[in-house]
Amino acid sequence: MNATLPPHTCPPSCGACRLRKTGAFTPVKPEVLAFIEGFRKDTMAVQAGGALVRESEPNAKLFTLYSGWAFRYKTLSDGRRQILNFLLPGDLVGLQQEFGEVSTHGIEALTDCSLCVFENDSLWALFREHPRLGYDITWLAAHEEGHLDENLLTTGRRNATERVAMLLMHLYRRLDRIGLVEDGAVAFPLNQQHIADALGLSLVHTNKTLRRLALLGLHELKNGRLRLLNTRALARIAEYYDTPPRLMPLL
Amino acid sequence: MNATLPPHTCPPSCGACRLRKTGAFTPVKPEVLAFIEGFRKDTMAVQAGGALVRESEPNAKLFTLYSGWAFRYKTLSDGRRQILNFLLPGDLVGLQQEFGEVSTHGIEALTDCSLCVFENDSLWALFREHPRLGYDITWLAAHEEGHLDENLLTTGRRNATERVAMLLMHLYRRLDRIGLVEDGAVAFPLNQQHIADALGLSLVHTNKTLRRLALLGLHELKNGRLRLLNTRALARIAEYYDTPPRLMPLL
DNA sequence: CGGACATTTGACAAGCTTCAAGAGAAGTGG
DNA sequence: CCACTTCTCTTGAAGCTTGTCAAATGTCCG
Repeated sequence: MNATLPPHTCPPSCGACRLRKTGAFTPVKPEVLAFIEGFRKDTMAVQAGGALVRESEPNAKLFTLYSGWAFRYKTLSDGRRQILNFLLPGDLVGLQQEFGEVSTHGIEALTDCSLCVFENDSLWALFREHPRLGYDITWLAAHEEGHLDENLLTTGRRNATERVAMLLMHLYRRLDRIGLVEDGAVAFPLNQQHIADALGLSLVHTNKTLRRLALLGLHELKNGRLRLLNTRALARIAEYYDTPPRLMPLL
Repeated sequence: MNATLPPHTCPPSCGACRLRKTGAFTPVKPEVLAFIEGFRKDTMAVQAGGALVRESEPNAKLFTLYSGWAFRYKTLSDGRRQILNFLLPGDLVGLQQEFGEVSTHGIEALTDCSLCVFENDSLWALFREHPRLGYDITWLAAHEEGHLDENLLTTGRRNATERVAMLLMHLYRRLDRIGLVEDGAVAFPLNQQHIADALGLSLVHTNKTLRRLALLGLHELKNGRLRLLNTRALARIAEYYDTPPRLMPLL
């Protein structure tokens, strides 16, 4: 039966986790892996466009995105939407909700997604029984905060060209880390409305900016795949200084 | 000798902590308080305008802001600056740095500040010995992330008027929680450049927007104090939905 | 082929930034 | 106590980046 599963669903055992084989995550001892597998209460699949968390949902689940893309967002009453950050495989999601945070944000699947869902109420037990994992979770929270800092600088102080360059560089690098670059290109499921909403720009202006960068030969975006053709120029425009890859915890 | 200390320096014992008497923070048992006091390695004072953390500092300290205001910021090479968030008494600061995050951000004192400084390397020990405090720290990280989400929505999708209304409301509410409202007004040490940098606006446009809101009778800002004169209108403009006050952990 | 949706372009409007300069306020030194 | 400097706030004017409106083109799919 296993042979009939879609290629990217969560494996039944964490020992078979594709992500742990990428070398992007900190290795864990077998007993810790077993604990994590016990902490995982379910796996789940969500179709592209579906909601992982609804914007007003009070007690959402905690989960790790195993495959696919998603994004966190907030909206204003008249429909203006801001994408807060993109979620890629390996990201732990829902900490804020878990902690009863008021800040309502929704999470939507950008592609078909597979998730490892964790027990709603046992986070505290995890901290008690495996402080190391608790520490790791805090690390992840701090790391995501770093992404938000960068996004805030982008929407607050960069112009349209710099914003687009930043987005392309940032996503490409993150995908590279987890082994999703193939033949110098990555799957890129965002449409221009997503990019606009992430960067705080209008759709039309996003299109024109994207077009300009492509004409300058800085990137190529077709058939749902992104290729960076002039990384140096993009990095200079965005003032994107590469962060030395470091291992991240994975739950 | 104690009598000569400035009124807002950190007391020698956490038992005398002003913040814990505000009712804004979760009460802790005496033994936990003793542990926290042991975890605290030093106290520190920084003058207004001084740097709590320099923007490129590799291994900054972890600390709690005891009194005064500060702000986290990032800058681009040509000087454009984005203020990421404001730090008020009770805020735990430096988690990102502690975790060796690359994201360089500076922290600057807006007023004279007093800090409780924690041991640089013992955060892991804290998680191991007092998982509950580890859990609390994660809560704080998630909470700060909620503020960043809100700021991102603000700079990305709100117009100038909405941004200013948001800032005034948000800061006022936070100050109210920790008992810093006096006679319906709060100390407000930001100048217009700070507001502009926090909201992603130019100084001039910030001034004009602020002026317009004041003329409409929504707020009053003089002698370094802020008074909200029409909270309902400000809340409506900003779409600021009050979050029921909840107790926060305090280290 | 028709319908739904994403991308692309042009034209125009508007919000915001930049430039410039004056008015207050606050601190400094003679 | 008063010039002098410095900093912040304020205001007007002009220009540019970005947003809005409208419509054509392309693409996918039933």
